[in-house]
Amino acid sequence: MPFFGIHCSVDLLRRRDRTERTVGDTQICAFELLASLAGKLLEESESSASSNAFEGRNHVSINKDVVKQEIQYDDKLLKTECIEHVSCVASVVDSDGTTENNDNLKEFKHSENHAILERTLTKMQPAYSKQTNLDLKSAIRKHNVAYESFTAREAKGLESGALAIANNCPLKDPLDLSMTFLAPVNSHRDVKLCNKLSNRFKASRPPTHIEDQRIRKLLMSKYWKAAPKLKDFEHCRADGGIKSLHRKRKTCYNYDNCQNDTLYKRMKFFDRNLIVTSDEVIGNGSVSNLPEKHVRCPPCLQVTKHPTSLMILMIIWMHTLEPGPVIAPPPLCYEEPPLLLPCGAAPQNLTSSLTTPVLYTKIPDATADPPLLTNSAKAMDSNYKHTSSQTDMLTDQKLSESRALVPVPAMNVEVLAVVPTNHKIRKSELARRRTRRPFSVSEVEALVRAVEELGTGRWRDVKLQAFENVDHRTYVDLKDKWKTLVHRSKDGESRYPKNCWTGSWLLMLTGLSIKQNKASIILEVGELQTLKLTEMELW
DNA sequence: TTTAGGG
DNA sequence: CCCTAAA
Repeated sequence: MPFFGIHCSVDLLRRRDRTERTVGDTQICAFELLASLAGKLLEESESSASSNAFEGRNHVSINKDVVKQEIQYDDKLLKTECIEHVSCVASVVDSDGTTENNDNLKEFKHSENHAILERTLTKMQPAYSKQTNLDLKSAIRKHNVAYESFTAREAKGLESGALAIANNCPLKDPLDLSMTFLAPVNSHRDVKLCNKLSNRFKASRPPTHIEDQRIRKLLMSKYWKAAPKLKDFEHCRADGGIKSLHRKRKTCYNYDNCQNDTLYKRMKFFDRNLIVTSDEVIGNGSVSNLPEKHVRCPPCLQVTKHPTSLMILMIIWMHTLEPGPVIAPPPLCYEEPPLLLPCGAAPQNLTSSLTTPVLYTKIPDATADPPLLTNSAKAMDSNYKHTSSQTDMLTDQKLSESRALVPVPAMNVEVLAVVPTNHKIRKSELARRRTRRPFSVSEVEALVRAVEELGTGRWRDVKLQAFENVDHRTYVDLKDKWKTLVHRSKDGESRYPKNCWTGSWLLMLTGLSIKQNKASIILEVGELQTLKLTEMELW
């Protein structure tokens, strides 16, 4: 199942635009905007873009899955162009949302948009001339459709993105910008096979030749190519995706499916409710009776400056967890420690701790200062150590010297005092698998930031940068966590890519990032139905 | 040891 | 998380 890069998509869009208009106006609008975006990028990059992208439409079937276009802008141009691109992206998202009977939820007062725009530009004043701001403003207004229909979140994403650009510095999290638009949109027409587009993390990395190679390699690797496997694809088509998805999930979660199936369902449930274009909403035929909580960000999101979509995912995942019954602590002394915790015990302990507001407020670094990655991880690490099971304490002698940032009940000290230094226990502890210690939000955040900065494949560096003093997180753990995060985002109801359908074709805007004066856009085109050679030749 | 990937 | 091949 071939996927086509930006060149192809531009071609497709333009040709379709000329030849047929069988889809709705809204979709046309979306495509036109997207085409203009892609075309603009294409035109500007044609002179310099590497030729390893598309060379001819006859070669589509053997080309790479994804072509990443990266265009170098000079400072000023970037400021204008990026805003334009953002507007474009937003418009695509919104237009599609409109077709999903979503007008009510999408309504965000023009005046508010305007206020945000003005505020953004005002904040940019110190850094740039009025003329620059005027350019920006006109650029944004050029895409008035998008501008007018921004949601609050989208507009704020634009604001933060524009500010970052204005300050001539890389976005704290470049993905924030794109994901701000992309994340909250889902579609009942989503197809699981599209979920392989997890390369958003790659999008923010410095675009070098080596990086391209790495990206390409990754895209060809198992992570990214899961969906296009013909077999899976056929399952998708035959069973509406259920079979394939189930099998994938089963594979991914075979280890701890006793919990994760439940977690997955909960996450899915929450997701369906949070995302306003979900099946459920549409199925009800009305959005007016949607409880407010369904469209409100979890309160925990308010404590971070730039929650990445991944963070959001994890937060949603944990707060959607029911606290569950309080598990009585085991006896302080026993001859043999339990070999296994009750299923879900440790995670529930942890997550119920995380949902306790007082714990959040007592972890300053984890909430107020995300850039202090190691400290964040440390804080959560300490937090974890004081809220985890006693079985865990038995195995972790370093607990006594833990860097506590939360008040430690005196009992814990006593507990430690009575921990028997029984070699037999130690041995059995070593023999069994480690206690499962779910990653906290801060840890995930630290991991994501580190990987964004260092890239995958450098887990030792990731460990040293973000988890140096977190002894129980090995670089293998981090690698594994990243793997699960990628899988989760892939299987997790496809919340990232915004897909547009037209006829039997599927256009996916999978990423937009701006970092270090370079803009990257990733588009993919893949077939929704069986690709016919004749269709392909028409291009 | 570190990376990568299956279990 | 575990295990291990491969680098």
